[in-house]
Amino acid sequence: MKSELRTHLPLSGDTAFLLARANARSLAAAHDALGAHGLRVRSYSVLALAAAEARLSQRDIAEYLWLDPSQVVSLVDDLQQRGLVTREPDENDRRAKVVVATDEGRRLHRAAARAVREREQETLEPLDETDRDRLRELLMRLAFPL
Amino acid sequence: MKSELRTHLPLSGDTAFLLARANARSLAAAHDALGAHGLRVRSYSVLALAAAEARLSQRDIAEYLWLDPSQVVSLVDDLQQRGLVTREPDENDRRAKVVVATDEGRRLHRAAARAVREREQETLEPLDETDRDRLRELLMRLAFPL
DNA sequence: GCACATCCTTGAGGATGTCAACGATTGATC
DNA sequence: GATCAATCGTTGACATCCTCAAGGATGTGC
Repeated sequence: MKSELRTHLPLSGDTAFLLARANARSLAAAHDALGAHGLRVRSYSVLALAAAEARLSQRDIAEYLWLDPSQVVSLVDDLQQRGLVTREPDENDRRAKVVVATDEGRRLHRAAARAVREREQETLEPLDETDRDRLRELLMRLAFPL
Repeated sequence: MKSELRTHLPLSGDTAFLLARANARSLAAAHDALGAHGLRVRSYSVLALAAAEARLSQRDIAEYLWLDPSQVVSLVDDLQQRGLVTREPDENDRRAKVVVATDEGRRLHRAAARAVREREQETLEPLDETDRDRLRELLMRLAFPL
């Protein structure tokens, strides 16, 4: 990068811009780590939610991952065809379908999560442990306000 | 959001996920604020860099915004057709083209930047001024490591 | 001069985002 | 308990965006 840029970074006052750029770096690292496991960031995220305890519906997943419900359909379609998740009927609402990871899905998720976390260390390398905790806490309040 | 989710958020240990979700909220707000000015987040970012002092080439812009150079081509094409930026030859490198905002481009940028910042306040509402500074500082180190 | 890298550009193909509809089901209101 | 609006999953259409590979023009190292 040009040296005069280093001393006077345009847009660096915009939290939105810094967020976007930090996210881009993080995304690239995750994408890289997931390739070997046959997952993309999106499908990994859905798989992770399916492997969670919460028994989320597709609608829940869409809201949680900030996606359109129709995108979740094709993501779950793909994971289901690969035997990684199943659609189970919601006992309380027969319109909804709960997405649950299969045993194989859980295994893949564990392996992929390990790879993502290892790679994440590189992205977070500029921050020490205290700063990382602080960042997580601040981002949590932004990501889940109220 | 389901109450049991609030108490045990999946993926909330992943800084990458929190970053992505916070960024999604921020992007949505910016997109919303920019619509009235006929800009998208991407074109606004390019315009902002063109309005900066640094006289960046398209390659610089691509790197700075984490975009493929070919995306910058069409973004600049669009802004140029609308009379907001011009492509000037780089005196030191005749391959490169410096993207510079026109007077009209600068005016639009100022108005759009104001709208973005106002809207950003809503996104940042969960954080007080000290936290915002702290967040910006942490993100800066992630976004521009070294 | 020659080989190789870099910058902009074009184009193609796939992924993603957005939106409007639809059947099935639910919840609220009368 | 009948009706009407809202919600959930799904499909399809369309625009945007990402990624990659090529090519002409220019720069850099030898």
